[in-house]
Amino acid sequence: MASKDRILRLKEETRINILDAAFQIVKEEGWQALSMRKIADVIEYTAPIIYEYFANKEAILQELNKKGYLILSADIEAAKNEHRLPEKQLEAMWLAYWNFAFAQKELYQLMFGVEMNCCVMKQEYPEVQAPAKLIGEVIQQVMNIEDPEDDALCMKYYTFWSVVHGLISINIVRKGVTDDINQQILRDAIKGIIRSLKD
Amino acid sequence: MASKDRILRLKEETRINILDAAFQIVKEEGWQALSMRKIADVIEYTAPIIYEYFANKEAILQELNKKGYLILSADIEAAKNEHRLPEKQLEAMWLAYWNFAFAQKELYQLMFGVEMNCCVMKQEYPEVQAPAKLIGEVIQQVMNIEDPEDDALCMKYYTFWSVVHGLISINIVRKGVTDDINQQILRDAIKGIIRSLKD
DNA sequence: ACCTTTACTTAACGGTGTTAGATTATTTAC
DNA sequence: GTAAATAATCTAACACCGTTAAGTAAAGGT
Repeated sequence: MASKDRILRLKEETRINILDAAFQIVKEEGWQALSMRKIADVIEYTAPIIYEYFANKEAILQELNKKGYLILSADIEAAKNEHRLPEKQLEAMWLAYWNFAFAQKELYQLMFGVEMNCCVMKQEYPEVQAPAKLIGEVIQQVMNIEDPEDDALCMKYYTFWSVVHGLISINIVRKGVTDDINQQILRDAIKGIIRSLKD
Repeated sequence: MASKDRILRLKEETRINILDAAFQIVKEEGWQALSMRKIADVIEYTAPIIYEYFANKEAILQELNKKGYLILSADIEAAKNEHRLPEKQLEAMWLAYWNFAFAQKELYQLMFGVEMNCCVMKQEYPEVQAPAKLIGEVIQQVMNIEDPEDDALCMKYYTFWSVVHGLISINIVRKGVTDDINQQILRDAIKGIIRSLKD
Protein backbone atom coordinates (compact mmCIF):
# COMPACT_ATOMS: atom_id res chain seq x y z
CA MET A 1 0.00 0.00 0.00
CA ALA A 2 1.22 3.47 -0.90
CA SER A 3 -0.73 4.94 2.02
CA LYS A 4 1.47 2.95 4.39
CA ASP A 5 4.48 4.67 2.89
CA ARG A 6 2.88 8.09 3.15
CA ILE A 7 2.18 7.51 6.83
CA LEU A 8 5.71 6.31 7.47
CA ARG A 9 6.98 9.40 5.70
CA LEU A 10 4.77 11.61 7.88
CA LYS A 11 6.02 9.87 11.02
CA GLU A 12 9.60 10.38 9.91
CA GLU A 13 8.79 14.00 9.27
CA THR A 14 7.46 14.60 12.77
CA ARG A 15 10.54 12.89 14.16
CA ILE A 16 12.68 15.40 12.33
CA ASN A 17 10.36 18.22 13.38
CA ILE A 18 10.90 17.26 17.01
CA LEU A 19 14.67 17.34 16.60
CA ASP A 20 14.52 20.63 14.71
CA ALA A 21 12.26 22.17 17.35
CA ALA A 22 14.58 21.04 20.13
CA PHE A 23 17.62 22.42 18.33
CA GLN A 24 15.87 25.69 17.61
CA ILE A 25 14.88 26.18 21.26
CA VAL A 26 18.41 25.42 22.40
CA LYS A 27 19.95 27.85 19.94
CA GLU A 28 17.53 30.57 20.98
CA GLU A 29 17.39 30.03 24.74
CA GLY A 30 20.13 27.58 25.67
CA TRP A 31 20.10 24.02 26.95
CA GLN A 32 18.60 24.97 30.28
CA ALA A 33 15.44 26.16 28.57
CA LEU A 34 14.82 22.94 26.65
CA SER A 35 11.76 21.07 27.88
CA MET A 36 9.45 18.46 26.43
CA ARG A 37 6.47 20.79 26.73
CA LYS A 38 8.29 23.55 24.86
CA ILE A 39 9.19 21.17 22.05
CA ALA A 40 5.55 20.11 21.92
CA ASP A 41 4.50 23.75 21.71
CA VAL A 42 6.72 24.38 18.71
CA ILE A 43 5.51 21.34 16.78
CA GLU A 44 1.94 22.10 17.88
CA TYR A 45 1.32 18.91 19.78
CA THR A 46 1.10 18.01 23.42
CA ALA A 47 4.11 16.66 25.28
CA PRO A 48 3.23 12.95 25.55
CA ILE A 49 3.19 12.63 21.76
CA ILE A 50 6.96 13.03 21.72
CA TYR A 51 7.27 9.71 23.52
CA GLU A 52 5.84 8.02 20.43
CA TYR A 53 8.99 9.09 18.62
CA PHE A 54 11.65 9.10 21.34
CA ALA A 55 11.99 6.98 24.45
CA ASN A 56 12.78 10.03 26.56
CA LYS A 57 14.50 13.39 26.57
CA GLU A 58 17.92 11.74 26.69
CA ALA A 59 17.20 10.01 23.38
CA ILE A 60 16.59 13.38 21.74
CA LEU A 61 19.87 14.67 23.10
CA GLN A 62 21.67 11.61 21.79
CA GLU A 63 20.30 12.21 18.33
CA LEU A 64 21.49 15.82 18.39
CA ASN A 65 24.81 14.58 19.74
CA LYS A 66 25.16 12.28 16.75
CA LYS A 67 24.30 15.14 14.45
CA GLY A 68 27.08 17.14 16.06
CA TYR A 69 29.67 14.45 15.42
CA LEU A 70 28.60 14.18 11.80
CA ILE A 71 29.01 17.90 11.21
CA LEU A 72 32.32 17.98 13.05
CA SER A 73 33.67 15.07 11.05
CA ALA A 74 32.60 16.65 7.77
CA ASP A 75 34.22 19.95 8.75
CA ILE A 76 37.49 18.25 9.68
CA GLU A 77 37.52 16.19 6.51
CA ALA A 78 36.87 19.27 4.39
CA ALA A 79 39.68 21.12 6.13
CA LYS A 80 42.03 18.26 5.44
CA ASN A 81 41.18 18.21 1.76
CA GLU A 82 42.20 21.82 1.34
CA HIS A 83 45.87 20.96 1.83
CA ARG A 84 48.39 18.45 0.60
CA LEU A 85 51.15 18.58 3.23
CA PRO A 86 50.20 16.53 6.31
CA GLU A 87 51.52 19.29 8.57
CA LYS A 88 49.27 21.86 6.93
CA GLN A 89 46.40 19.40 6.99
CA LEU A 90 46.81 18.84 10.70
CA GLU A 91 46.82 22.53 11.46
CA ALA A 92 43.76 23.11 9.29
CA MET A 93 41.92 20.22 10.91
CA TRP A 94 42.37 21.57 14.42
CA LEU A 95 41.38 25.03 13.27
CA ALA A 96 38.25 23.44 11.82
CA TYR A 97 37.63 21.82 15.22
CA TRP A 98 38.01 25.24 16.85
CA ASN A 99 35.65 26.88 14.38
CA PHE A 100 33.06 24.17 14.83
CA ALA A 101 33.07 24.72 18.58
CA PHE A 102 31.92 28.32 18.16
CA ALA A 103 29.81 27.97 15.02
CA GLN A 104 27.93 25.12 16.74
CA LYS A 105 28.47 26.15 20.34
CA GLU A 106 25.40 24.32 21.63
CA LEU A 107 26.30 21.06 19.92
CA TYR A 108 29.85 21.34 21.20
CA GLN A 109 28.57 21.79 24.75
CA LEU A 110 26.39 18.73 24.41
CA MET A 111 29.15 16.62 22.91
CA PHE A 112 31.90 17.48 25.37
CA GLY A 113 30.10 18.52 28.55
CA VAL A 114 30.98 22.20 28.59
CA GLU A 115 28.69 24.05 30.96
CA MET A 116 26.13 21.25 30.86
CA ASN A 117 25.60 17.58 31.52
CA CYS A 118 27.07 16.03 28.43
CA CYS A 119 25.08 13.44 26.67
CA VAL A 120 26.37 9.97 27.44
CA MET A 121 26.85 7.99 24.29
CA LYS A 122 28.74 4.77 24.04
CA GLN A 123 32.15 5.73 22.78
CA GLU A 124 32.20 2.78 20.42
CA TYR A 125 29.72 4.55 18.14
CA PRO A 126 31.49 5.14 14.82
CA GLU A 127 30.23 8.73 14.67
CA VAL A 128 31.97 9.47 17.96
CA GLN A 129 35.22 7.91 16.86
CA ALA A 130 35.30 9.51 13.42
CA PRO A 131 36.95 12.86 14.28
CA ALA A 132 39.69 11.23 16.36
CA LYS A 133 40.26 8.69 13.63
CA LEU A 134 40.60 11.34 10.91
CA ILE A 135 43.04 13.40 12.92
CA GLY A 136 44.89 10.35 14.20
CA GLU A 137 45.66 9.22 10.66
CA VAL A 138 47.32 12.50 9.79
CA ILE A 139 49.30 12.58 13.04
CA GLN A 140 50.49 9.08 12.18
CA GLN A 141 51.70 10.29 8.81
CA VAL A 142 53.57 13.24 10.24
CA MET A 143 55.15 11.10 12.95
CA ASN A 144 55.98 8.45 10.41
CA ILE A 145 54.74 5.66 12.65
CA GLU A 146 53.34 2.33 11.52
CA ASP A 147 51.17 1.09 14.38
CA PRO A 148 48.01 3.24 14.62
CA GLU A 149 47.62 2.08 18.23
CA ASP A 150 51.02 3.43 19.22
CA ASP A 151 51.14 5.06 22.65
CA ALA A 152 53.19 7.97 21.37
CA LEU A 153 50.53 8.71 18.76
CA CYS A 154 47.76 8.51 21.33
CA MET A 155 49.72 10.86 23.58
CA LYS A 156 50.18 13.42 20.85
CA TYR A 157 46.52 13.27 19.93
CA TYR A 158 45.52 13.92 23.54
CA THR A 159 48.01 16.76 23.78
CA PHE A 160 46.44 18.44 20.77
CA TRP A 161 42.96 17.76 21.98
CA SER A 162 43.63 18.98 25.51
CA VAL A 163 44.99 22.34 24.52
CA VAL A 164 42.31 22.98 21.89
CA HIS A 165 39.41 21.72 23.99
CA GLY A 166 40.76 23.50 27.05
CA LEU A 167 41.00 26.81 25.25
CA ILE A 168 37.52 26.35 23.83
CA SER A 169 36.00 25.45 27.20
CA ILE A 170 37.58 28.41 28.91
CA ASN A 171 36.26 30.70 26.21
CA ILE A 172 32.75 29.30 26.36
CA VAL A 173 32.53 29.45 30.14
CA ARG A 174 34.11 32.88 30.47
CA LYS A 175 35.25 34.82 27.48
CA GLY A 176 38.06 36.73 29.17
CA VAL A 177 40.47 37.25 26.31
CA THR A 178 40.29 38.83 22.87
CA ASP A 179 39.79 36.70 19.75
CA ASP A 180 43.17 37.91 18.62
CA ILE A 181 45.04 36.49 21.58
CA ASN A 182 43.02 33.29 21.38
CA GLN A 183 44.03 32.76 17.78
CA GLN A 184 47.63 33.42 18.69
CA ILE A 185 47.60 30.93 21.55
CA LEU A 186 45.82 28.35 19.44
CA ARG A 187 48.12 28.63 16.42
CA ASP A 188 51.26 28.76 18.57
CA ALA A 189 50.25 25.68 20.51
CA ILE A 190 49.32 23.72 17.40
CA LYS A 191 52.54 24.67 15.63
CA GLY A 192 54.53 23.76 18.73
CA ILE A 193 52.98 20.32 18.97
CA ILE A 194 53.37 19.69 15.25
CA ARG A 195 57.05 20.55 15.57
CA SER A 196 57.34 18.11 18.44
CA LEU A 197 55.88 15.32 16.29
CA LYS A 198 58.99 15.18 14.18
CA ASP A 199 61.57 14.72 16.93
CA MET B 1 23.15 39.65 76.27
CA ALA B 2 25.03 36.39 76.01
CA SER B 3 21.93 34.63 74.71
CA LYS B 4 22.02 36.88 71.65
CA ASP B 5 25.50 35.56 70.96
CA ARG B 6 24.44 31.98 71.49
CA ILE B 7 21.63 32.40 68.98
CA LEU B 8 23.92 34.03 66.47
CA ARG B 9 26.32 31.17 66.92
CA LEU B 10 23.51 28.68 66.33
CA LYS B 11 22.44 30.50 63.19
CA GLU B 12 25.97 30.44 61.88
CA GLU B 13 26.10 26.77 62.70
CA THR B 14 22.99 25.95 60.66
CA ARG B 15 24.40 27.97 57.79
CA ILE B 16 27.45 25.76 57.83
CA ASN B 17 25.28 22.68 58.26
CA ILE B 18 23.42 23.60 55.09
CA LEU B 19 26.64 23.97 53.14
CA ASP B 20 28.01 20.73 54.57
CA ALA B 21 24.81 18.88 53.76
CA ALA B 22 24.82 20.20 50.20
CA PHE B 23 28.44 19.23 49.72
CA GLN B 24 27.84 15.78 51.17
CA ILE B 25 24.90 15.10 48.86
CA VAL B 26 26.92 16.24 45.85
CA LYS B 27 29.89 14.07 46.77
CA GLU B 28 27.62 11.05 47.24
CA GLU B 29 25.19 11.48 44.36
CA GLY B 30 26.53 14.22 42.09
CA TRP B 31 25.35 17.72 41.28
CA GLN B 32 22.27 16.53 39.47
CA ALA B 33 20.93 15.03 42.68
CA LEU B 34 21.25 18.20 44.75
CA SER B 35 17.91 19.69 45.72
CA MET B 36 16.70 22.04 48.39
CA ARG B 37 14.40 19.37 49.82
CA LYS B 38 17.27 16.90 50.09
CA ILE B 39 19.41 19.42 51.91
CA ALA B 40 16.51 20.06 54.27
CA ASP B 41 16.17 16.33 54.88
CA VAL B 42 19.81 16.02 55.89
CA ILE B 43 19.72 18.93 58.32
CA GLU B 44 16.31 17.74 59.55
CA TYR B 45 14.33 20.80 58.60
CA THR B 46 11.85 21.60 55.87
CA ALA B 47 12.98 23.23 52.65
CA PRO B 48 11.76 26.82 53.13
CA ILE B 49 13.97 27.23 56.19
CA ILE B 50 17.01 27.25 53.92
CA TYR B 51 15.81 30.54 52.48
CA GLU B 52 16.39 32.12 55.88
CA TYR B 53 20.07 31.45 55.38
CA PHE B 54 20.54 31.69 51.61
CA ALA B 55 18.69 33.78 49.04
CA ASN B 56 18.35 30.78 46.74
CA LYS B 57 20.05 27.64 45.51
CA GLU B 58 22.49 29.66 43.44
CA ALA B 59 23.75 31.37 46.58
CA ILE B 60 24.61 27.99 48.08
CA LEU B 61 26.51 27.07 44.94
CA GLN B 62 28.39 30.35 45.07
CA GLU B 63 29.49 29.68 48.62
CA LEU B 64 30.78 26.23 47.67
CA ASN B 65 32.42 27.80 44.65
CA LYS B 66 34.27 30.23 46.90
CA LYS B 67 35.31 27.36 49.13
CA GLY B 68 36.74 25.64 46.07
CA TYR B 69 38.85 28.63 45.13
CA LEU B 70 40.18 28.90 48.66
CA ILE B 71 41.28 25.27 48.71
CA LEU B 72 42.78 25.50 45.24
CA SER B 73 44.72 28.64 46.13
CA ALA B 74 46.04 27.05 49.32
CA ASP B 75 47.10 23.93 47.42
CA ILE B 76 48.90 25.95 44.75
CA GLU B 77 50.63 28.11 47.34
CA ALA B 78 51.75 25.05 49.29
CA ALA B 79 53.13 23.48 46.12
CA LYS B 80 55.06 26.61 45.37
CA ASN B 81 56.62 26.69 48.82
CA GLU B 82 58.07 23.25 48.37
CA HIS B 83 60.57 24.51 45.79
CA ARG B 84 63.00 27.34 45.33
CA LEU B 85 63.60 27.43 41.58
CA PRO B 86 60.78 29.24 39.79
CA GLU B 87 60.75 26.58 37.07
CA LYS B 88 60.26 23.82 39.63
CA GLN B 89 57.68 25.93 41.44
CA LEU B 90 55.69 26.40 38.26
CA GLU B 91 55.65 22.70 37.50
CA ALA B 92 54.63 21.86 41.05
CA MET B 93 51.87 24.46 41.00
CA TRP B 94 50.25 23.04 37.89
CA LEU B 95 50.55 19.54 39.26
CA ALA B 96 48.78 20.82 42.38
CA TYR B 97 46.06 22.24 40.12
CA TRP B 98 45.74 18.84 38.46
CA ASN B 99 45.57 17.01 41.78
CA PHE B 100 42.96 19.39 43.11
CA ALA B 101 40.75 18.71 40.10
CA PHE B 102 40.50 15.03 40.98
CA ALA B 103 40.70 15.24 44.77
CA GLN B 104 37.84 17.78 44.65
CA LYS B 105 36.21 16.72 41.43
CA GLU B 106 32.81 18.15 42.33
CA LEU B 107 34.18 21.54 43.29
CA TYR B 108 36.24 21.62 40.12
CA GLN B 109 33.13 20.92 38.05
CA LEU B 110 31.29 23.74 39.78
CA MET B 111 34.15 26.19 39.38
CA PHE B 112 34.91 25.55 35.74
CA GLY B 113 31.69 24.23 34.26
CA VAL B 114 32.75 20.67 33.52
CA GLU B 115 29.71 18.50 32.96
CA MET B 116 27.43 21.01 34.69
CA ASN B 117 26.22 24.57 34.63
CA CYS B 118 29.11 26.36 36.27
CA CYS B 119 28.31 28.77 39.00
CA VAL B 120 28.46 32.31 37.75
CA MET B 121 30.53 34.45 40.05
CA LYS B 122 31.81 37.87 39.21
CA GLN B 123 35.38 37.34 38.13
CA GLU B 124 36.50 40.37 40.10
CA TYR B 125 36.15 38.40 43.33
CA PRO B 126 39.61 38.11 44.88
CA GLU B 127 39.12 34.40 45.60
CA VAL B 128 38.56 33.76 41.91
CA GLN B 129 41.62 35.73 40.87
CA ALA B 130 43.95 34.25 43.47
CA PRO B 131 45.08 31.09 41.65
CA ALA B 132 45.79 32.95 38.41
CA LYS B 133 47.63 35.61 40.34
CA LEU B 134 49.83 33.12 42.18
CA ILE B 135 50.77 31.30 39.01
CA GLY B 136 51.10 34.49 36.99
CA GLU B 137 53.74 35.83 39.38
CA VAL B 138 55.93 32.80 38.93
CA ILE B 139 55.52 32.83 35.15
CA GLN B 140 56.57 36.46 35.26
CA GLN B 141 59.72 35.52 37.15
CA VAL B 142 60.66 32.76 34.75
CA MET B 143 60.00 34.96 31.73
CA ASN B 144 61.92 37.80 33.36
CA ILE B 145 59.26 40.33 32.46
CA GLU B 146 58.46 43.54 34.35
CA ASP B 147 54.89 44.40 33.44
CA PRO B 148 52.50 41.89 35.04
CA GLU B 149 49.87 42.90 32.46
CA ASP B 150 52.11 41.89 29.57
CA ASP B 151 50.29 40.16 26.70
CA ALA B 152 53.01 37.53 26.36
CA LEU B 153 52.59 36.59 30.02
CA CYS B 154 48.83 36.38 29.66
CA MET B 155 49.27 34.20 26.61
CA LYS B 156 51.57 31.79 28.38
CA TYR B 157 49.23 31.56 31.34
CA TYR B 158 46.34 30.71 29.05
CA THR B 159 48.46 28.15 27.25
CA PHE B 160 49.24 26.41 30.52
CA TRP B 161 45.68 26.65 31.69
CA SER B 162 44.21 25.38 28.42
CA VAL B 163 46.25 22.24 28.28
CA VAL B 164 45.81 21.39 31.95
CA HIS B 165 42.12 22.23 32.09
CA GLY B 166 41.53 20.51 28.77
CA LEU B 167 43.18 17.32 29.92
CA ILE B 168 41.26 17.42 33.19
CA SER B 169 37.91 18.04 31.47
CA ILE B 170 38.44 15.21 29.03
CA ASN B 171 39.31 12.88 31.89
CA ILE B 172 36.29 13.87 33.95
CA VAL B 173 33.84 13.56 31.06
CA ARG B 174 35.27 10.32 29.72
CA LYS B 175 38.23 8.66 31.31
CA GLY B 176 39.63 7.03 28.19
CA VAL B 177 43.32 6.85 29.00
CA THR B 178 45.44 5.39 31.78
CA ASP B 179 46.68 7.57 34.64
CA ASP B 180 50.16 6.80 33.45
CA ILE B 181 49.70 8.31 30.02
CA ASN B 182 47.85 11.25 31.51
CA GLN B 183 50.78 12.03 33.79
CA GLN B 184 53.15 11.74 30.86
CA ILE B 185 51.09 14.11 28.69
CA LEU B 186 50.68 16.54 31.56
CA ARG B 187 54.37 16.64 32.52
CA ASP B 188 55.53 16.79 28.91
CA ALA B 189 53.20 19.65 28.10
CA ILE B 190 54.14 21.61 31.21
CA LYS B 191 57.86 21.10 30.63
CA GLY B 192 57.44 22.12 26.99
CA ILE B 193 55.69 25.35 27.88
CA ILE B 194 58.19 26.15 30.63
CA ARG B 195 60.99 25.71 28.10
CA SER B 196 59.19 28.05 25.75
CA LEU B 197 59.03 30.72 28.46
CA LYS B 198 62.76 31.31 28.26
CA ASP B 199 63.08 32.00 24.53
C1' DA C 1 0.68 37.62 81.93
C1' DC C 2 0.77 39.97 77.58
C1' DC C 3 2.76 41.33 73.48
C1' DT C 4 6.17 41.01 69.96
C1' DT C 5 9.48 38.82 67.57
C1' DT C 6 11.69 34.72 65.87
C1' DA C 7 11.65 29.88 64.21
C1' DC C 8 9.53 26.78 61.68
C1' DT C 9 5.85 24.26 59.11
C1' DT C 10 2.13 23.47 55.81
C1' DA C 11 0.20 24.55 51.50
C1' DA C 12 0.59 26.25 47.36
C1' DC C 13 2.30 28.00 42.49
C1' DG C 14 4.28 27.07 38.32
C1' DG C 15 7.63 24.40 36.38
C1' DT C 16 10.02 19.72 35.10
C1' DG C 17 10.07 14.47 32.86
C1' DT C 18 7.04 10.80 32.31
C1' DT C 19 2.96 7.43 32.28
C1' DA C 20 -2.00 5.70 32.11
C1' DG C 21 -6.41 6.18 30.48
C1' DA C 22 -9.79 8.24 27.79
C1' DT C 23 -11.01 10.26 23.44
C1' DT C 24 -10.97 11.12 18.74
C1' DA C 25 -9.82 10.04 14.01
C1' DT C 26 -8.49 6.89 10.58
C1' DT C 27 -8.11 2.57 8.40
C1' DT C 28 -9.76 -2.11 7.61
C1' DA C 29 -13.26 -5.75 6.98
C1' DC C 30 -17.53 -7.21 5.68
C1' DG D 1 -22.05 1.95 3.91
C1' DT D 2 -21.55 0.56 8.39
C1' DA D 3 -19.17 -1.80 12.18
C1' DA D 4 -15.02 -3.19 14.30
C1' DA D 5 -10.19 -2.50 14.96
C1' DT D 6 -6.32 0.27 15.02
C1' DA D 7 -3.72 4.37 15.27
C1' DA D 8 -3.22 9.16 16.71
C1' DT D 9 -3.75 12.38 20.03
C1' DC D 10 -5.21 14.54 24.34
C1' DT D 11 -6.31 15.13 29.35
C1' DA D 12 -5.09 14.10 33.91
C1' DA D 13 -2.12 12.65 36.92
C1' DC D 14 2.38 11.36 39.53
C1' DA D 15 6.50 12.65 41.66
C1' DC D 16 9.82 15.71 41.61
C1' DC D 17 11.91 20.66 41.32
C1' DG D 18 12.81 25.93 43.22
C1' DT D 19 10.39 29.26 45.59
C1' DT D 20 6.85 32.09 48.22
C1' DA D 21 2.88 33.22 51.39
C1' DA D 22 0.45 32.34 55.17
C1' DG D 23 -0.19 30.24 59.33
C1' DT D 24 1.35 28.18 63.83
C1' DA D 25 4.25 27.37 67.71
C1' DA D 26 7.87 28.80 70.60
C1' DA D 27 10.82 32.17 72.73
C1' DG D 28 12.01 36.87 74.36
C1' DG D 29 11.29 41.24 76.43
C1' DT D 30 8.67 44.19 79.53
